Amino acid sequence: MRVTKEKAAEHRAAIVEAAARLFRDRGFDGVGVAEIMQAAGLTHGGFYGHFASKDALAAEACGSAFTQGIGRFAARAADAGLAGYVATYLTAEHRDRRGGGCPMAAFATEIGHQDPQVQAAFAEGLAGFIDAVAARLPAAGDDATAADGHDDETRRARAIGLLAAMVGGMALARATAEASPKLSAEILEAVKVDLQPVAAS
Amino acid sequence: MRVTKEKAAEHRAAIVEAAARLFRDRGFDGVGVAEIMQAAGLTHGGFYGHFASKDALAAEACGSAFTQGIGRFAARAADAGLAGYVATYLTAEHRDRRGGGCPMAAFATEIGHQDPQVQAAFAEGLAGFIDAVAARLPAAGDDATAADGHDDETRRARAIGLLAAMVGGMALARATAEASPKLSAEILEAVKVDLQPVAAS
DNA sequence: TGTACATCAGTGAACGCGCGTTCACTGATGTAC
DNA sequence: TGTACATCAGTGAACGCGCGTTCACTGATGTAC
Repeated sequence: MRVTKEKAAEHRAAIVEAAARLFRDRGFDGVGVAEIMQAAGLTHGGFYGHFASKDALAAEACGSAFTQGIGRFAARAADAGLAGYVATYLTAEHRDRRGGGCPMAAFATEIGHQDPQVQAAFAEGLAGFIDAVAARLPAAGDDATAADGHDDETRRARAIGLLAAMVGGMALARATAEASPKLSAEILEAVKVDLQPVAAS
Repeated sequence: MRVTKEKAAEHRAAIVEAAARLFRDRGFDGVGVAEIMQAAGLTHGGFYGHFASKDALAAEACGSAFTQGIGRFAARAADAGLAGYVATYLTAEHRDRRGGGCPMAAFATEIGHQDPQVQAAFAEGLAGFIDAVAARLPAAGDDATAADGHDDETRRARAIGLLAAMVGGMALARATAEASPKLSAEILEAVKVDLQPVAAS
């Protein structure tokens, strides 16, 4: 049952989208090719017409999740500032919607076990995220915030420190969500409070 | 070939130790029962005489890794203070010795995919780690540091914030270690610098 | 424009492998007398 | 203490299942004339 080239491209995009969601939700090893294809409305046999391997899809899905995440960051930060983004990030809603959330908090500790092409996609995505956050921090030349401004190097370092705390906080909140909801909520709140001065600077 | 009760207990301990190392190194799903048993110097058939399931071992191995991690923290912090511990934590050596390192940075994002008993072991271990770190932060009544002292609630929150940043930083450094060693080193350094004032307070 | 045919996206069965788990068996341990 | 026997820790083959991947086939698409 051959389909239109246009339809085939839509199918491919649907596979990547389903994979980006399912992989974030349950991990790369927790979701099979057949389930992804089913979520995309297809059968598993056609998978290898679109991708060379599950790893190749994983790499693309990882990149797609980062593109989505960075886009959301830019939108939210433009709207509510860095502090607003941080406050939105460290919520129970984000914690409980893993499949649609931050790829760093979803993948961080398992990337090291994945294929090199997945690791490369993650590193590239992370580099882009750091750039986006650093660009939001006050620069040395900014008039309004000159006292708190930083040179580019310092901005990068502060962006990395901020992201690390957010990712670590979300990962730990998720890790404890089922066994100890109280601790999970405490983690979200503590990290949020801890980061408020940094995000507002 | 029955063995002494004492030998059997040693075997059990060896299995847990091997599992704690291998699971941290390659993830719960990345290591099989047979490989763990081989690492412990046994064959896989005897596994179920010691544990009800791979999940039961995973829970115990997770707990064991936390006990080891908290012990190391206490020793290092007593020796070099909180700042010394943080500086030791955020190193390339720790990053590259994943199997012997921090269970939080090894497991954080995959705990949510594991059996409830593994999640419970992780939550308990994390709670213990938070307590240990909080106890190292200056208290409100401390003479020498009265100006920086905190009540118990604030100390807990600061301990959580500190741990989240360390864990996130290590997880991201590991995730990028192979694809982008430069970025990985930058992350370690940035988070270390970022946390110095907190750890020294 | 219409028609015949080659192309190829998608289907579903099948393959091969690894892994968690089970089981019959072995032989040294530990115990009852 | 010595002996006979029951126990049981460990062995290695086997089972069953799921998963990544392959493949022969289908039938609609797209193209050559």
